Amino acid sequence: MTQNSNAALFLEKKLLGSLPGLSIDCVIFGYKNHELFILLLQWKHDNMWSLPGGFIHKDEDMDKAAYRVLKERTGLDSIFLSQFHTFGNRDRIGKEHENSLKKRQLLLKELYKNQPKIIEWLNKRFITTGYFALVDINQTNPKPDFMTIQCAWQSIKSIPSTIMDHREIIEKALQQLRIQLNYLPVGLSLLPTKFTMQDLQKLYEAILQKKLERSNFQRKMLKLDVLVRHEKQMTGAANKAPYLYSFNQEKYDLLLKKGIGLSF
Amino acid sequence: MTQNSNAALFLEKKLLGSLPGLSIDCVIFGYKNHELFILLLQWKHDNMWSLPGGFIHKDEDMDKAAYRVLKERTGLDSIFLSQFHTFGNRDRIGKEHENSLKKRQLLLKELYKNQPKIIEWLNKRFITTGYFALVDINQTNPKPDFMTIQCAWQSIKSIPSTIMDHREIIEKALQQLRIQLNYLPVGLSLLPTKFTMQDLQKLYEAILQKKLERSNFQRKMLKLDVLVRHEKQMTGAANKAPYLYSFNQEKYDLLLKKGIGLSF
DNA sequence: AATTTATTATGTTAATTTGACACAATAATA
DNA sequence: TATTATTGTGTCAAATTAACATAATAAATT
Repeated sequence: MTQNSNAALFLEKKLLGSLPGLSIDCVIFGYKNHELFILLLQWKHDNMWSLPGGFIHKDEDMDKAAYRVLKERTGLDSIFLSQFHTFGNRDRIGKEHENSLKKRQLLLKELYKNQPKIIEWLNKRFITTGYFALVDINQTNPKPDFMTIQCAWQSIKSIPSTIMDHREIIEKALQQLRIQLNYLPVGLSLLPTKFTMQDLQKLYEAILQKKLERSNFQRKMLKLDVLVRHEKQMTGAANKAPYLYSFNQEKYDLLLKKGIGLSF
Repeated sequence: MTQNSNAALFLEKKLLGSLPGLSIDCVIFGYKNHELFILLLQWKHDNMWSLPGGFIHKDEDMDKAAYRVLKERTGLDSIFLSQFHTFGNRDRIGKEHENSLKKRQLLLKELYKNQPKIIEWLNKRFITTGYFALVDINQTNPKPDFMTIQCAWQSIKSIPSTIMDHREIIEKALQQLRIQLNYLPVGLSLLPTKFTMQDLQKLYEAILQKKLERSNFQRKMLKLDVLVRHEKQMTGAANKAPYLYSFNQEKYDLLLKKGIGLSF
């Protein structure tokens, strides 16, 4: 129980110093093996999965809070992060299975039985603002905290059961990622510094969820004049080795400001 | 003072029944004389202008609240409305000139001197979610309420002094309008049912803030296969009269779903 | 009634972009 | 040395674009 008491103490300070009724949830995108992944947490009380989230301190900018939450979960700062939607449906908590909702409420009552303020704080209706992050999956080392069993990258093709409306939040993030594609640094943020043209193409295919023609994709990308070609990469495969590329960050940033203008 | 008391009573019920620390602000776009306009309110206490805004009832979906606010101000329902950003900077209230902030606080204290709960409620830090609306300016009949002197359409080329960070909110709305242009029903929602090709072109020019070539614009628009041509319109001017067009709504909606895909 | 004026509808053309496919180059394997 | 899979580059017809040209026309002017 000591561990629980410590945890309770920690949470009390954190919660009562935050804005009530408001939270932040992060959809953290990574890219590996030509697939898009999202970083999710699995909770102790019911094994359900959730987005890494948190609260806004009373004297903290909301965007800063999002960066802090992200840092707490991935250890990374200076990540690309962008707000995409705020979810304010009255019944958004009710989209969860009743079973796990009850379990969590019991857990909370047990944990805070002598702290009605916290119980009250947590039982409120919450409105949450969604941010999406674009990270180089190899640079992350996510770790679970005391409320969660594990913290794992899940393919967007097989998202496990989530709490509340987190599934919906993920879908909206994906949709916004597609709509804003020409204004987001997906290439620079999701790929390692050096990458092949195939990596870049498969990334676009994963986001747009459609196949693109190889040679035409290469032509379009090179004409943007933001890629730098490096030495070839010997893959070990029985075929011609591909060149490596990286972004000229200045040119890329300039291009993003007015929109890449690609249409597929 | 009776009027003020009634107003205070009305507000008390409204405020204490709403979620604390959260508000909604609407950037209502209209289009007239080939220019974009925004509907703004001018306040009694300091003559500053603000976006029409409101609060979320405790049992109300946030999107519903936005529709309600809009209805209260314009009398219109079934308007195109879309959330675009949530503003959560710690000092967003501080962006206003200190002078008018003090004036408003004095006004509130006078109005609610026996209602500390309301004073407390209103003095909180607020986070606001911005929605933009696209309306046919001719269908609206905006009226000020008891807190405001007037309610007027202002050209985006000359926005008057606003309270708090409302100027910033307007800029962000315009930016999002541009980025999402290919996914928004700007033509259908901002124009009257029947319009000329010039109307449509000037609308795009107002949003994109650049000139477009007339004959090429016409060709691109017609090829989308969403416009219906009607009889000609005799303008009274000494020149050839233009055709009128309207949207085939079904086709237009279908097109919007996957994005119009126009690039200028 | 003929002429002028401003604006619209439509046409033309060269340059550019696109989609679809072809083919040679090449790193490892058989 | 031949085979294999994948890459870099080329080709080419079709589509699209930007820029400009021309004809149509509603009202005003003469």
